[in-house]
Amino acid sequence: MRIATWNVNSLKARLEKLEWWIARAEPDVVLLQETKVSDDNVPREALEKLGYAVCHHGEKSGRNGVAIASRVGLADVVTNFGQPLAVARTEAPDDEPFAEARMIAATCGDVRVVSIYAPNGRKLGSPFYDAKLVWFDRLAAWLAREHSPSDALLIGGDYNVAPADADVWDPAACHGGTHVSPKERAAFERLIAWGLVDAYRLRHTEKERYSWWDYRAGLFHKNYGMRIDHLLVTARLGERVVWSEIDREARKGKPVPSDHAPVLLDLDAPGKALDPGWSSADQRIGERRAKARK
DNA sequence: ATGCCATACGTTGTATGA
Repeated sequence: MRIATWNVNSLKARLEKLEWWIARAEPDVVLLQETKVSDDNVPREALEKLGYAVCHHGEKSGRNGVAIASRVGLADVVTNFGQPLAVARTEAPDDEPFAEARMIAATCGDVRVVSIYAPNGRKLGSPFYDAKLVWFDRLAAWLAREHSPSDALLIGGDYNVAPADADVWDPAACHGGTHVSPKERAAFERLIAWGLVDAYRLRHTEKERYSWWDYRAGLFHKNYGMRIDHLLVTARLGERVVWSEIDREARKGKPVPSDHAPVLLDLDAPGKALDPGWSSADQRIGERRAKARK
């Protein structure tokens, strides 16, 4: 079974690219983030036509939004940690600072999957940064309450955290910012300590393998990015992971790509062969930069 | 070479992203 996660940066704007990518990668389950549509405006028919059932958790505002598309079953959907989404910030409980659609879970085949979109944090010490940490607290509490490390559980999505210095293009430049701060990394490590493992790192040890690159300043072409999209799995699933990749090809070309690339894994047996585009040319970019630093 | 910011909302700009 192939499971993928992709922050598509608008499901509407990315629909054609998503259809192309589904044909390319043939995933059984796709976790989506930043759909930026309300529940009423999800392009369900297009995905159903490809054989996928869809569940979605969005906002009327057209911000955030998470979804799961599956061609191996879709059952027992839970949104927003099992609580109703507060309709306005003023109505949000203390543990839900901004009432945003950032979590949806479902059972697909024999795996419980969770699609998450962690808050950005904006700036260290800002209310948005504090809210990001509170959101990770909620995730950890929900996990402890509803699940056991012995479950066949996968939590995938845009964590907005680069777990290690090897996951950012320049640690010196990145330190002092969000995504790499000790508190954010501790929030990520807390999930690991509970009983999850980074599926990409089960199969890859390379540095400079990113899942997000800013649209601006040609940063993608210089491979200045961060690895912030992750598939975390329990040990029970980890031992079934036979392949994992970040599909850098999906960040290229026309129509306009998302600023994130999909992250994939195969359970039990390899899926469709896929060259993820970490070409020798990209290797040379890394080597040139390493030289320039010396 | 893969190519130099994009999305929604709404109106000719503003908020947001990471």
